[in-house]
Amino acid sequence: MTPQQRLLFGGESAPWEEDDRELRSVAQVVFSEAPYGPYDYAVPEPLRGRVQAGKRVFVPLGRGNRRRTGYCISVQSGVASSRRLKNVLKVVDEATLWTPSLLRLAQWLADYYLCPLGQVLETIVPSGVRGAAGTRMKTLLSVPDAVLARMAELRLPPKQRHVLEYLAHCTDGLTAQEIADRCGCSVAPVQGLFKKGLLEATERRVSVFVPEVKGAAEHAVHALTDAQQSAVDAIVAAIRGSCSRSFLLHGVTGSGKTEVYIRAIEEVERHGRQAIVLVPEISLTPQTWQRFQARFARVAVLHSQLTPQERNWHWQRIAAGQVSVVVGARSAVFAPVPQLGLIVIDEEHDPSFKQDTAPRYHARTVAQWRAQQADVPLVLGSATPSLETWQAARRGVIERLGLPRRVAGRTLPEVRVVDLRHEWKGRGALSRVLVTEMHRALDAGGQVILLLNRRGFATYIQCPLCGEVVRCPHCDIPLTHHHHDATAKCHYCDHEESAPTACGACGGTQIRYSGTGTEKLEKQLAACFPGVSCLRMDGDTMRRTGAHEKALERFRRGEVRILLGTQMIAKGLDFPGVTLVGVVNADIGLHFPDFRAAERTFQLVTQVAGRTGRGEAGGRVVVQTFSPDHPAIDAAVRHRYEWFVNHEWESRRRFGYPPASRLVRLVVRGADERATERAAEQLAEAITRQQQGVADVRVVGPAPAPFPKLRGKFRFHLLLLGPKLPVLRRIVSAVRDGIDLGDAVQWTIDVEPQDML
DNA sequence: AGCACGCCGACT
DNA sequence: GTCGGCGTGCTC
Repeated sequence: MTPQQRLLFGGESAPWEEDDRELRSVAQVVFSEAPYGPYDYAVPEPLRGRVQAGKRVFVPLGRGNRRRTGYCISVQSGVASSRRLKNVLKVVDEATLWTPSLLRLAQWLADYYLCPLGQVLETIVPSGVRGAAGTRMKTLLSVPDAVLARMAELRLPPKQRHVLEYLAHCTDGLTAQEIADRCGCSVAPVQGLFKKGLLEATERRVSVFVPEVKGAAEHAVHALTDAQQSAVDAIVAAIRGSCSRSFLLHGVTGSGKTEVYIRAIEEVERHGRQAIVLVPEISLTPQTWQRFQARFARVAVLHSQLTPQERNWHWQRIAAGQVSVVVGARSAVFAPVPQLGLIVIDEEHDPSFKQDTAPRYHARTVAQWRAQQADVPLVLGSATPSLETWQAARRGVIERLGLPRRVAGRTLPEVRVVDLRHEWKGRGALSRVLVTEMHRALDAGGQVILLLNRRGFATYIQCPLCGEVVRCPHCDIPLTHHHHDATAKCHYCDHEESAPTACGACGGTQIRYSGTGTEKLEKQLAACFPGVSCLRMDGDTMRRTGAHEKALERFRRGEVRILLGTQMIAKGLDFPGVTLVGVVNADIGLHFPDFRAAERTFQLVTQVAGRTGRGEAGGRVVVQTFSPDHPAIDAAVRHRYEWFVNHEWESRRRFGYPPASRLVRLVVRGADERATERAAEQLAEAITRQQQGVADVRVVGPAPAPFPKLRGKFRFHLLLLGPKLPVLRRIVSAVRDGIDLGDAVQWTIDVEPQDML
């Protein structure tokens, strides 16, 4: 019986059928691997009450009754049914891991992103929490009340007497060893008391994790600007009115968005509720969360670098209502706060808010749903809002709060464009203009940030005799040369080989390493600015945990004068000493075969430009480009956000791309190119058949994906576009349930993909 | 995903 | 007759 049918018949069976049916308790269970379920299991008498929605259970599955851990998503007691059901074997969790509201969230996510519920549940409660990392089962001893009452009458040896007296004053139970340590004796007297029945033992899971205590940085509190004040007023009004309004806090770089979040969260805290603050993974630096730590006594931090123990410790504190602010990356949107009061998403446009494995959720979309369910406001902050958010603001779905000026009367930096087509070689990748500006900034005591969005030394390796380019055997993408370890690496998989000395095709020995990555730029800087301390930040140098933190600290202290790096230096950094930002090549990424390429480039250039001019000394920006007239670059250089989004919207509308329409992408992968293509065609036929009679749905493809081969797998994709997402989802979900593409290929569904590579 | 069932051809 | 090939379908 479906839940709908159960509702229809009120869960009762007709009286004449009652006889051969028994009343029992039925648990609905899902799995994280196929078959996903849900399946019904009977709850045997001894487990009544302990089997609950939101706990894990151990159940038999299949003809062989293989034992599997499943997730109980609901329990119905007193169900009359004659269907044969297997029994739940065991309850894994004492306490529920998923609250009813998290279960509702999970079900919604599973439906929205067409992902099995079991996988969603595992995403919402991380494995460290499920495995209770950092805790142990311990036997705790305490004095029973009955013993407490007749303690004076007891005749005991002196050590046992001492232990008992000590324990009588303890509020919590202790382990035998702890008691022995505190009473300065061995465990023998404790055992003696226990044998006499004077102590009672309880099994309890206790934390053995000791959190590292971190000092919070001092942070000066400034008076709000008028614009900040009205933004705070609007958000606070929504908090007080328990209103699920969404706000776009559209503030230029350096306009004090964080201070607005903090004031809003202070209001949330006054109501005894909790706030969730999401920031891009990359900008979740100590600098970011220390700022919250300085202003709030009870902050939890969640990010990918945490150990399972740390994660569990924070999670438990959050669930217990012991923190008022959760600062974290994408997955913190699932933080189990007991009384949600506000969600903030800083740098709302950032692509890291979309998860690229199942469930392929976007934290912004999840946050919108959660905020609405809880009747609390959502604040999306950005200097360069995504087209999605901008469009929602234009339609009035989101209220726009503008911070058009920087704080403390500072102005946006002046941007100078260097047209690389005419103004070429100064020193390597640096034009003469940029070198001159760098000298000027450094001579005046300023610091410099250089953005080059490519790691490695040389971006391609070519034989000048036959033209052969060294490519990845698994991805067919040109390999990048890494000088420090003399390797050629693929940036799309983990393939690595030693840098060739001779051409693999013709044997020529004049191999040319061309194109500039951060590693080569670092060398050029050392030659060009001898004696000036320079630091490179990219995926290669920042691999170790804490490296990021240390590097930024050195830059902050002024030990480092030039900071160069990939996009990880473009986001959120706030260093008043920076007076010059150089964009070494603004075109990287601009010609990516993705409909968001222009938007990404606009955001990156605007964001990095915003890293300068944050102090008294002002700031300048130099942007080097081969396409100074490209709308994304021209608009970023002139600080013309409105113009850019209007222009970009026109093009999305013309080509029918998001947010002008909704998009679902299907990707078919397989080791055999022909078989993969055939499977993709088969999928396309099924989609087209399913789509018959549905207006307003456009099917594009199948076509090779923009990166047609990755990690040894050929990739074909298929796009479904249309004005209504539920319609697209319905088509895909029907096809998914009725198709078998065989085991030579795998296929994935990406609802509202963030990129199409 | 795993595992049984079933409906074909090659063997003791 | 029956052993085993793997195609098909089910798992509460």
